[in-house]
Amino acid sequence: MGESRQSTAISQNGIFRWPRHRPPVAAESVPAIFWRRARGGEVTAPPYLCPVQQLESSLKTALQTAAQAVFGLEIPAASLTLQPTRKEFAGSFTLVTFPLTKAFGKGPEQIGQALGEWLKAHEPRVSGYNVVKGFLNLEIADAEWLAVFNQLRAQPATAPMGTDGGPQNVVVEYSSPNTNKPLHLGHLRNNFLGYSVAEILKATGATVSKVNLVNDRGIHICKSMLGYQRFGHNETPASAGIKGDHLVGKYYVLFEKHYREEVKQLEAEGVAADIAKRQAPLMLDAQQMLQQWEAGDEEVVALWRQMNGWVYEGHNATYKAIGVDFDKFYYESGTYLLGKERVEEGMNKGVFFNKENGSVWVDLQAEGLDEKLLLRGDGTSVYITQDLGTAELKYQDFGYDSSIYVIADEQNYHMQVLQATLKKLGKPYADAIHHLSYGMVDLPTGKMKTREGTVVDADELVRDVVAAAKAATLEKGKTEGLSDAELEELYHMLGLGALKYYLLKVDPKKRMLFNPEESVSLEGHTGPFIQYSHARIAAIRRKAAELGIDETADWSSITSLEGTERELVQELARYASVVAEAARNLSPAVIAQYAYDLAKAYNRFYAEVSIFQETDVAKRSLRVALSARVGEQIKQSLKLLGMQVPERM
RNA sequence: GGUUGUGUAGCUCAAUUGGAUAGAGCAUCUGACUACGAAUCAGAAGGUUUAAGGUUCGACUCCUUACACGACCA
Repeated sequence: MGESRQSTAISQNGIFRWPRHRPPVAAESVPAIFWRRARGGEVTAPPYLCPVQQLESSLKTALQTAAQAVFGLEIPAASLTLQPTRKEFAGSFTLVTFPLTKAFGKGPEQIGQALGEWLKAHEPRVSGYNVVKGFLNLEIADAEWLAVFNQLRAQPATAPMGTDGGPQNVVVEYSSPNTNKPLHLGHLRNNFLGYSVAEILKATGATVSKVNLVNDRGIHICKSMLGYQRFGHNETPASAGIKGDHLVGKYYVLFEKHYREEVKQLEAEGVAADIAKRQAPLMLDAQQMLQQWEAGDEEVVALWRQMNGWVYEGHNATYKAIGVDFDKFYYESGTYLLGKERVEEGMNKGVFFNKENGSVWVDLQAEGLDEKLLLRGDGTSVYITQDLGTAELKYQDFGYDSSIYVIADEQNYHMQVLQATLKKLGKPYADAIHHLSYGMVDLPTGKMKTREGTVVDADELVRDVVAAAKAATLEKGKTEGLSDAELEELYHMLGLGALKYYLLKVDPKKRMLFNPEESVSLEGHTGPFIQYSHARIAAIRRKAAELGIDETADWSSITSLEGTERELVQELARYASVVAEAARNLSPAVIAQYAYDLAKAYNRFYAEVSIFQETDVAKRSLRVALSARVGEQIKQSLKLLGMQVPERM
């Protein structure tokens, strides 16, 4: 089995036919970028331009002036994009001059030379330039970088970055488990993504609500209930000594096992496979139980309550352990009736239609999709029925301008159907729906499958990574003076950091491979690498405080920076644009990469320059201040990923 | 059959959204702890970006076709 929120609608009419003709998908399908659509393209001015953005925009103005002065021409806005200069060349910003050759009637080098020369002479921030082919590299005076760092420090690392045309009131739905089994690896990617995306959007200044839609009803829930009824002997989590969700999951597996035996038996008796699957006694009983549940049968509902209660207890313990939370829970059992009302609404509006057996459908062929079942002939709901209700309920509760669904990419089609159906209903929030579609997690052995026992259990995995972190810390940690409780907290922080970083560093939309050995690794491109850098910085700050070094000393005597210092300032300064990019793309991976780059730049700096051996007071002070700021931004970046940082490790 | 996603070093992932000599980590090899923390740093080696065309000053990125793997539509 894959994710939760797995479609439970397996066979809807039993007869399958390929559509005869399918119109092409409408041209303006899904925009690649998440921002813009949420607010209809309306752009609000960001509350604050970060120092590099200011520097960049003044350089652009200067470039325009230069072009006027030298060529008497304007640089078209599209060609006036500065990009960071590649490491192997001198300079900080690069203008690509190839696009200007036609309009200016000169060669790319010639244009670069002329503009560079003019800037060097007239623009004090530009200390030098070089031209390589069609690339004009502008060197920025170190005094300017110091000024940038000073401005940066005036803002706390936690200050909101501005929504800049993005949504301002967002609901993020994530996790959304089934209540018939414990959470697994797939849920972890989902949970970490959902939590992190919410944090990233908050960092832009948006109001974000995290919600969890619990899939607590349906045939799969009845399966675990039936399994328990038959084979459970009134066992409880307490009597069995296992977590509630694992207990319930055990009976779900047991049901499947006996069910498959029944099917095999029937097939041996000569019954066709698909009929055997439908006619096996256990399946019939499960379906009967579902009907009893919908009819409100007291005994069934009581069992449902009890078992779901166990699962919630178990899931909540897992949520707590992995550090995710929710502002609101929705339950499918509480929204599917509302969904049926939406179906009725669509019938009244004439946008849905009946088939002979009384089932309700929507025709989405004009949207490039199929006809889609919304309600079965017997009036029971299908998976999408409750989604219609939940969307409405969420809108009533939050009045969002963007509603994000964190769901695996196997449900891309389903989400398109949902959005198209809501549009047919004329819902104002239909356009605000955004599916954050992420790839599934594969194992070295292939796809996770419940039936084949290849599922990686979330609780077990957390235990393993924490154990690995503990072993490493015992071996090489510097944890003198920490209490036992603090040590446990540290192991947990590091183990979970490794796991979260491992799952979040990959572009969400890509399918990823989970390698158990790499996931507990603490070296190289990992969470603990970054956490280690923070612990190092913490040690520097402790020592600086002991020595009474003033971080705010006068740096005006400093005229030049070391290469690694300049690199650090530049790295620090791009933070705001990194957060914006992560928000635009709904991609924690962007933050993860940044945090790694920053830590890497710091470690280089740390190895190359000495802080406390430095005799120049101003320089020593600057280095401590740089360290402190890096520490704060590492902390803040990792917070956006749901990770914490240690003071020592 | 259709729709859709993916394909980059031995492996796992990047590439500022069309820019320079495609970058990191792991694994392999070499060097750096009597210096502020070696969970670190410096270096070597590793590439026909699945293939073939096309678009242009320039293509991992866009277009066409093919191939491989996955997901979905019943």
